[in-house]
Amino acid sequence: MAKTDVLTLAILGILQDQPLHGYQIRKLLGAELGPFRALSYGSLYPCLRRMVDTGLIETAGEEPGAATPASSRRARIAYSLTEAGRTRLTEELASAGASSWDDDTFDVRFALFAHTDSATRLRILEGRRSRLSERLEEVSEGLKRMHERHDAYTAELQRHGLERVEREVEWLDQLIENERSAPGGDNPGPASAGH
Amino acid sequence: MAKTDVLTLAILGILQDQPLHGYQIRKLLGAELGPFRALSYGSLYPCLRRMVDTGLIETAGEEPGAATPASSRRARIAYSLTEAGRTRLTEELASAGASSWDDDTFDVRFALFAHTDSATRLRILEGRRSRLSERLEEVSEGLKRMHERHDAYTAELQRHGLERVEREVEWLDQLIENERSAPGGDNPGPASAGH
DNA sequence: CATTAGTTGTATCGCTCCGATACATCGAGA
DNA sequence: TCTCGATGTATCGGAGCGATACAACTAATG
Repeated sequence: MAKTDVLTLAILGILQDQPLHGYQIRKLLGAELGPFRALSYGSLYPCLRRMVDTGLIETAGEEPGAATPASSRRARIAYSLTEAGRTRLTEELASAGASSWDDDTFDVRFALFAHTDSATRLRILEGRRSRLSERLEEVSEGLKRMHERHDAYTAELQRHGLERVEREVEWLDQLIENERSAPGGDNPGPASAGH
Repeated sequence: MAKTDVLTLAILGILQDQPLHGYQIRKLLGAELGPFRALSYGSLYPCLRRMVDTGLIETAGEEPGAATPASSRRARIAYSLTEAGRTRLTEELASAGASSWDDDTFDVRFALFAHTDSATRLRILEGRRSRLSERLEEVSEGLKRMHERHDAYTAELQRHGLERVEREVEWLDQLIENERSAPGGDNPGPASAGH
């Protein structure tokens, strides 16, 4: 099975509901994933081309001299999933590969949870959790050793990073608990975890 | 004034105390900035070469056939700041350019706070804070609009992202407050902000 | 004593990504 | 009308990353 990078996966995901233009893809993806992880045209268009080349998506360009005779409409290219693309997405959604809990992949996988079955959701959440646990230990140990080599600001940076990871683990615990108690539920959990 | 990218700044910072090998730079930088922001050799060595070319650092290679005659010691290259490099670092530390509060730059700038004067520290912290405030508003508004287009998981992702930013703002507020009350202090603040 | 495994160490290749930029059309409001 | 902002496609140069190769020192394990 050919491997699918994050961007490709995200595009497959957003195209499954409706065909979109490049511009719309960028905008929608930006809205879904937040202002973090901006997606630039410099990566979007090459990726779209790659996907067309490998047959995952196809273009449905609006031909210039069509309905209205005199209007030379601007080139607008709508991308839609091919059968192969839909298959690939399904495969990818069902298989929670180890990379699913990587920092940059997890967000996209999570955004696609509505299209993922409960067992896979759970596996991904737990994988991510254990990944963060490792990091937690790693950082705390580094922090302990840091007391020897002074510099309060560097230590504070580590401390804050540690806290951030701890928060994310708590968040995951909430989600996991809810997933276990309501495997079929559409809702990710109690409306608010903290605050 | 030539612009200095993040990686260059980080290397300047870590070399100011003692000369180091490429390997040690990577390791130390990794320890200071945490397991996030890994630094790969694929970017480190090219950057070191760039810095040598522009005269910011210089190499002090240990010559092979030196002290012990028969031992052909392995090539080990120690990098140290030149006068130009030290000047550049000082300039950069004094001027809190607008890019100082970018996501990927702020960490490095913060790690160098021990070598930064209080006024600049404050300006950077406040710049970062206002940057995050903008983002806060941006995300909250996106979240409000998100209720119209269902998908609980996508919304939850945004909600969690929002919370993370809120946390960071609180953290910054702590640091700013402390910086104001003790401008000369070595300590970033009360040992623990939350928990 | 020999083999193995892990750490220190330098370096490159291919690919992807990003920021900036260019160009063009359309709708709304000054 | 004229301008501004949104929509839309596209590329270029540079920088980053992951993987990988090579090499020597060092500790433990058999």
